[in-house]
Amino acid sequence: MSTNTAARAHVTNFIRNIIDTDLAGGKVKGVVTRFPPEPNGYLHIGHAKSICLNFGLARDYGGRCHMRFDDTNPVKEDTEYVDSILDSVKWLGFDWGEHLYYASDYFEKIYEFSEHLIKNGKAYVDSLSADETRELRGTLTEGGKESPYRTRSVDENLALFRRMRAGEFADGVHVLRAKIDMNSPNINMRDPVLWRIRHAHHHRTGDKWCIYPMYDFTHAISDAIENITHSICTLEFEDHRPLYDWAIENTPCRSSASRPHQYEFARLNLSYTMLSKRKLIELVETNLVDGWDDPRMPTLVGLRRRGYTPEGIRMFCDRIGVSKADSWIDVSVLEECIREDLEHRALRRIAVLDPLKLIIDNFPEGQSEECFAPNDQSRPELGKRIVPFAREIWIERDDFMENPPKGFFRLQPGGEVRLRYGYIVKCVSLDKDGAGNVTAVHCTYDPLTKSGSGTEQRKVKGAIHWLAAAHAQQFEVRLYDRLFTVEEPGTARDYKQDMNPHSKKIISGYGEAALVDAKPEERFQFERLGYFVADSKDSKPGKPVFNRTVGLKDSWAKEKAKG
RNA sequence: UGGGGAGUCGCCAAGCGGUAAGGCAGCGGAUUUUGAUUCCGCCAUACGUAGGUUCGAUCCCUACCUCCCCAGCCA
Repeated sequence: MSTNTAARAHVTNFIRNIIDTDLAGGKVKGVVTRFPPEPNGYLHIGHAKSICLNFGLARDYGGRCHMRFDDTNPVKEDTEYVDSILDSVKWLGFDWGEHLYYASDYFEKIYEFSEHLIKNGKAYVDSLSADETRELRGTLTEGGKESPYRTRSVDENLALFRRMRAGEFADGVHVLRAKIDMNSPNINMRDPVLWRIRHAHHHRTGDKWCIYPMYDFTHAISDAIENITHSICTLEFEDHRPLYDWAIENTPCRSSASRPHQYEFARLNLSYTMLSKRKLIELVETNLVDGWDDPRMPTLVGLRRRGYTPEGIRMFCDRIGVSKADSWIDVSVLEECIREDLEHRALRRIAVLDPLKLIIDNFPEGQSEECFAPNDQSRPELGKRIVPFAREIWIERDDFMENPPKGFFRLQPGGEVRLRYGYIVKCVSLDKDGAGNVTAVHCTYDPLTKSGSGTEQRKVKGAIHWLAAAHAQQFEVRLYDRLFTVEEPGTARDYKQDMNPHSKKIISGYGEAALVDAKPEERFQFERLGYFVADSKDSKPGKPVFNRTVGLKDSWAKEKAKG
């Protein structure tokens, strides 16, 4: 976690400016942030932005970041989610130390503060139905009307509120509301609900409570209790800020002289992706994907299984910055980050995923010869391994063209190409099936051109990868692609119609023998193809399954597309 | 036509009255047994629009335009 601090030193954004000012002016003496997810789903790349922001600020300013679950709605929350959230934050590379909290641990205090509000005439028990409450709330352009229960006495409110807690009422019968201003132009200030009755089992407090506090109230108080200095959330909470301040100022919740302040930043929007928790849950529950950790999911567990690294994701978060402007980041930025990270850490291996037989006519049948391939050409210290050369080999179908366009410098009739780490071969003839499809390419090799032999004087423009047919191992390979075909799925129509029918393609490919021992989550660069990871769930000892994380940049594909 | 926000290069994003950082993408070139990587170079007389204040404005003022968020007993 100490890497890139120099590179990060110049990073600035409006939140860092606020912190700098607060620190310089003595408003705060240190930085305490928090990451407050609700345990009702799995974390996704959008949460990573928030995690990197909050934990990154704590790290860079020598403060701390609390991990806190905003678990105020028992019907949506579950320990399955808290476990995975904790695991994902840890995996991303952040550490909350001793500071793991649950808003539900504050229920008793929040309850006390609520009685305090009632005693001060700042909260009342309302007995309107949800529908009636909505009607009286008014609209965006018109003020609301006060509830007939708004004038109940302190004693009556107190008694009713205690009976609510005691479980004497059914769900929805009463609610505790803040007494603020039904005519406020800010709808959040029109006597917001503070507590509601929910006879539901809570993942942590069990059946201790049958009333649960609302987010706005709970969050502000939780921040104050934990002495959070900078409470950073997303833009949609901007007009909740007056309520956040109201809760802190009207309640004896502060344990120190200073109080937390809320700041809002723009949430992440990623093209060709969906980051709505509700929709992600739907994808999982309707089996449109294979679970939360489906490698096509933008969830942290999905990205992990896809082969993304914490470093790559953090690089992405650093790269996109933080501001208040609504913005869309193209997924290619994410993809480029993982390439950049893997480029310097993934060992190189050879695989042929769309095989075409190549026969070397002048190489003796039944023989093979050792060739050596470096584990990473840019890091010779990592050594090399043997790749056998033989008469019959597999090459990538894309690397041969019978009638190539201009600029194609791979194998073609009469042309030469280097078999990487092996010999230069020349295409002399073709085998075809009845339909005219090429079934095998015949070549001759030049014995003087062996890589590393010292006799390889000649150079040719093209170099392709290959695998001796008799030695190649077969592996299941999953070629993943974007889950959606449009930049903003679900905007023009139902997102299900925007799904990419080819987002997952399972094939059987050939790989070199060294791949047999790949351990789950081990990442490789399959030369000239892309980055692949041994699947963490379906790989078996000696029988890894590979997921394509991302392809290599392909300027030839771009060239071809231009025409 | 209520309230709260945002508009700086294709995509992000600095800038806080003194004459437009940086990243990504793109483009050109070099190197290359990955059409990858790496390396060099280029890439906003311009900051939503129109006025105004000022010696000077992306930064201040006025008006307008566009986009986003808010009427859960969700977070």
